[in-house]
Amino acid sequence: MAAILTERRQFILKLVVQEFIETAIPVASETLVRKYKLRVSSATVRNELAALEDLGYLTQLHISAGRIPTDAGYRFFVENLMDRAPLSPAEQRTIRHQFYQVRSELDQWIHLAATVLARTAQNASVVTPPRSYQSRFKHLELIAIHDTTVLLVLVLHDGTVKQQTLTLDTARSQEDLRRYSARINERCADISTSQIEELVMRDQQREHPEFSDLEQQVLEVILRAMRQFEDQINEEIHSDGLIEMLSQPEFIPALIKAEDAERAVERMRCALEILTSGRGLSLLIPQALASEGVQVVIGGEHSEDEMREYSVVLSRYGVNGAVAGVLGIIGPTRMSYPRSISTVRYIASVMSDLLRELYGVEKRSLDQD
Amino acid sequence: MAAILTERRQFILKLVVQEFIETAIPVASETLVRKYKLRVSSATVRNELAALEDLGYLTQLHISAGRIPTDAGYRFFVENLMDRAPLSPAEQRTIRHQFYQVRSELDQWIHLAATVLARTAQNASVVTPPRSYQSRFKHLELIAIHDTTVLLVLVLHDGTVKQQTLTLDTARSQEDLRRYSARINERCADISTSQIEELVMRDQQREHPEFSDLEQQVLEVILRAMRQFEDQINEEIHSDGLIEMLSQPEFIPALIKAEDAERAVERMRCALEILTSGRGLSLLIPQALASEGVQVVIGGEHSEDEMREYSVVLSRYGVNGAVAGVLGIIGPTRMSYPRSISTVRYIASVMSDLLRELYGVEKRSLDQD
DNA sequence: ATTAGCACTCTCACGTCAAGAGTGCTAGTA
DNA sequence: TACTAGCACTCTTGACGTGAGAGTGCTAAT
Repeated sequence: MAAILTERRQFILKLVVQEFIETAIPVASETLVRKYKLRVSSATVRNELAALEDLGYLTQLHISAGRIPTDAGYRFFVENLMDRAPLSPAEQRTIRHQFYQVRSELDQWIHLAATVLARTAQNASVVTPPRSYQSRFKHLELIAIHDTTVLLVLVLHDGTVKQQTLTLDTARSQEDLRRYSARINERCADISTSQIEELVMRDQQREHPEFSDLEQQVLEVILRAMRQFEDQINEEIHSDGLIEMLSQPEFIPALIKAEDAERAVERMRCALEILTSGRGLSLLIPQALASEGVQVVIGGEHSEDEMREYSVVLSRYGVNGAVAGVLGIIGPTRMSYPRSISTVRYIASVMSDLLRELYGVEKRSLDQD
Repeated sequence: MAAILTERRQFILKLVVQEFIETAIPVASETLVRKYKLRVSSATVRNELAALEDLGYLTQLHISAGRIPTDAGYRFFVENLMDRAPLSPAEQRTIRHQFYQVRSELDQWIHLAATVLARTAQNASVVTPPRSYQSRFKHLELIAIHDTTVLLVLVLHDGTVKQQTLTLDTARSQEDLRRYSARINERCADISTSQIEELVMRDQQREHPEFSDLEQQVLEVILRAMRQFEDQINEEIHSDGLIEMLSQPEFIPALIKAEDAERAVERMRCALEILTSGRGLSLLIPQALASEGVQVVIGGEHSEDEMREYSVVLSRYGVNGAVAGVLGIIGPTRMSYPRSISTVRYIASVMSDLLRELYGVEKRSLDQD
């Protein structure tokens, strides 16, 4: 039996993957014939299944169990076999409506995106906030709290707000602070970290520096905050829907009798670890940020070993040349790839449209596929 | 055998609670005699245990198992029997050092507090940000993003920063926006929500209102944000250390053979639910905010039924008359109350000192007990 | 190429059984 | 009266065995 991937074998592979994604039960030859009304006998299907196993697309947990897809099987399914599964118009409407309701609260967007992703795909979600690839100074505000303590509020070009406290050598009035911030705001309007650096440097070398000691102190804090920001850019991962993921049969011992219940507990702990530590994800974010379209990483394809049982579906979102972030789904390798991909694609497009609106670029169509 | 709580019975109760907290194994009469070198036989201890069971302080899972404390047992232990367990000087030093490092980054404080609480008490932690009981306007900034889109940054008296976007009818220059915000900042400096409300009302009733349409629109947004803030004040719960809690034996089937492994899974899911939904906690927060000292709620004492297996140790922190928040530990009823209480008390005092420093009140001693 | 038939393997649920842990009770002692 | 030794009793736990059922792989026939 030569191991050739015939048309029929591809069809059977597709059925096996779909069936397993749906039921989480290893699929048997008999089941396929019955459920999909195949015109051949179960014995024939068995031969084909054996061939698909030889080809590395299927495997079985033990000799008298049905087949489950390997990572390669899922991969082939995603690339070649999968049917598109666009969100229903009703779902699209609901989602758009939810985003419409919080459109003016910038910091709610990520929360909402994470929640909606998780609920729609029934798995955990990850979202990074929209950031410009290079932070530019937008605005500074100095607010006297008391005596020598000052609250410094820094607004960056992409809308990020950062707050710090600052202790001065001598007390200054709010009026003084206003003057300082006004000058810095004027000098630094819309310039990048490195340009501020240069500005400070040049000024210090003059005989009569333009900036006072206090202003230099403030600029130093700003620079540090901005640099810190650029370093952190990929690490700020917001996540939601752990519960949704843990409601998948993989984590419910009663539904997955084939194994020890302790495995399920261990798996839950591992999932929690992945989502809170961010290891294994932080590697994928920059990659997704640099790519177009939806990225899928399946099980063993991950570089991190603890991700071996999980797949990730990611997409970039944002406005070209202005800001960009990443959002996606993480779940067991047996996740519904069609649905996850559609969900990620749709929500990325909604977020992008919102951002385009905010940044004044013309709106694209929201309707999917 | 009259059910009287003699001195000796109290002592034995204390031993049982300590032993069970330490090992998570139901404690047997024999074990007590051996481990604590009691001068009486196991039979005598058995009689005392039976009496303590009659009194409602102990129970057993099944007839041939050791005793475990009831909620009432834990309660009596916490109120009357428990030894103090202050954090070691080394631990105190480490914690102070960690807070010192992020002292200027206000938004890091809560994160750090949650992390440190969780790691020190080996359970999950909850922290609400420090808020003043009534929000007062501090500062407004309007930043032109493009055309008619404006970013509104609102700073409240307690250092909270809130950002919103705003769409105007007609485009305004940044200079215009500066003038508007300057006037509002001047008029509204340091006043409360209701005072702003009044101000706006009075102004609208004049023949020639002082505030322009745009300014009124902005004030409306500010008011809404501030009101929303006051409503949310108890719901903004930050949490950490779920992993620490799930490392407790209660959640590890291998260590708690007495039950089905599926129970452990169900319990993990419930714990996750509690921490993410915030139900059952949100009731306790205002209560803790209104009390002095450390509050302990044990198992069935909770009003929420899903909290029956968990205990919570909470304390208020903050500066009297200025800002206050709540922090605490949540874990299985078999948590180390002495350690949790010390940890909560210590971190509350560190946070309070930090805030006092920020608000310019003299510092109290940091050392515990 | 397909299929009917069958032996084979492995899981799963159930029952049994013996060992062990811990108790409660009784009777006896200081 | 307070304590204790001893023992019967209960219940868990783990090991083992067994039979039913699921699903496969192979062979021989079409």
